[in-house]
Amino acid sequence: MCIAGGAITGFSPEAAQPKSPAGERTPQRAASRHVAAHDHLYYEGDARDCLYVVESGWVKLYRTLIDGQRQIVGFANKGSILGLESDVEHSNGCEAVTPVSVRCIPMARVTEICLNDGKLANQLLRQVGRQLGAAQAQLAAVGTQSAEQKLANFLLTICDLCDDANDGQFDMPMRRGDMAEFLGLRLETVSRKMSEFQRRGWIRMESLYHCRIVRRDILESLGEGGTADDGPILRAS
Amino acid sequence: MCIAGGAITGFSPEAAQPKSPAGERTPQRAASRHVAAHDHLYYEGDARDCLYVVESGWVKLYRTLIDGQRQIVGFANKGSILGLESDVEHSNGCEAVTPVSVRCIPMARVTEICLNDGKLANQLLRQVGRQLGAAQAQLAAVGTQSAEQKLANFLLTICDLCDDANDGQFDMPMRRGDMAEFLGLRLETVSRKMSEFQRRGWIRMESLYHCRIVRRDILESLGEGGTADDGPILRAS
DNA sequence: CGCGCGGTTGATCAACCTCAACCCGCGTGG
DNA sequence: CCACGCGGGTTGAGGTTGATCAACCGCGCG
Repeated sequence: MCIAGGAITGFSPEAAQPKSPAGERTPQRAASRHVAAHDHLYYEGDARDCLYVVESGWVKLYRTLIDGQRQIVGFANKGSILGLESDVEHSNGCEAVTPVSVRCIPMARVTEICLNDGKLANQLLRQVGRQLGAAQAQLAAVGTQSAEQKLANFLLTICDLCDDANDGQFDMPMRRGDMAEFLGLRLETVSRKMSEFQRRGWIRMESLYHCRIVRRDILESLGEGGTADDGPILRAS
Repeated sequence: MCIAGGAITGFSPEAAQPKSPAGERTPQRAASRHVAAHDHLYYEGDARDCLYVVESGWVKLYRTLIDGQRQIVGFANKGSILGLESDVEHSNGCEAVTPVSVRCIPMARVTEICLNDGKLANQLLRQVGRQLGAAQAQLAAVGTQSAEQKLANFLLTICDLCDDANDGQFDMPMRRGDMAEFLGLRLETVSRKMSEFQRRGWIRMESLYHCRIVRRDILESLGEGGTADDGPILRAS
């Protein structure tokens, strides 16, 4: 789902001189940074002078194509490392979906890690590997699945990723448009399908950003491409 | 385009005991392996006991979804490293498109590299990063572009990747179906669009698997989302 | 010769997009 | 206080793209 889990440990706060990467919000001393919801952590094309480890909150990573279309290539929360896909410039933009705090790791320190701390380097390599796998999985989903399948799988993934409240209820902090850009759909389509899922009783939206999965079984079969056997449409229009 | 270029150097033939990973074609002594076109290098779910570096030929990497649909997540040729996205099992299948030769690097050696050779570890990390970036780019393409854009960009990318014959002619060893599975289309759609490109004079198929780009400018503008100004349709039906 | 594989082409159809109206909650300013 | 606008979401009508189903072609091969 391109929603890479898998925390990485070992980047202790020590070391990592602030280094103040060009502008805005110089970190205190422990190279940590907070950004408000809908603010950018960095833009496409910005110099990549450090990697970030998400400590709390959700961010979205996206690309803008030449014609202005956008694709969200991943959401990330606690434990994810940001910036590994880039070389000297960030090839993704990164925007906070919720309030977010991240730890900065100057690139100099990263190469230093590779040179000296093999254990950590190996761990880092596995993290990128996981991200690559996640990206490929999402590619497969976007390339082959129907709107219904995409949405069903998306809801299930987000649900499973929110370790809090695990009885099928969860916060889904992204907007409809974000989901659409992630799934390769239009926001109207997402909205329609969400409504449909709810009408049929598969899910229940307690609020716009809080969802409860009622019929996980059906969503799962739907996500796998099975037909949902056209369960009853509650209060059919 | 998920067609990761960027050769990696430094994996010299020495070391790397054959180790003969379960069955078929035990490599000579220098941990090198040859596979015929349309044979598999490995399948989804196979144990990942080594990484491979492509020495010559083209392979395709794909995933199969639960409902049997397939998505090609990347093509790879000379210099690419295969298997980095996986953990203990290969999460992609890998099939030779043309005859292929690869060099095997036992996983033990990979971790050893991380522990001892920081220089190489760093290089490895960058390779995965590139692959991740490529996967994200492809995700963006599949998620947002029209069939026409996808195909135009695809042709251009393949062309640029074939360092041989660089005057717009190139071998395109994959089948129509492969392109379709890569671009998130159906093979009929690919076929139709290819025919259309040719009718309009943008490209010329010398043979089924050899293409010459005639109007690179138009393909480029098309790929960026611009309309091709509806150039003349040669021999309109 | 017949068959199978890969590709092309045509007709039809449905999924999804597009455009547009509308709703609701909220913050702002008169 | 209310009017207003705005952002985000929902819903509807209609159009287009690309999928589906099916026929057909050319070629290589047993």
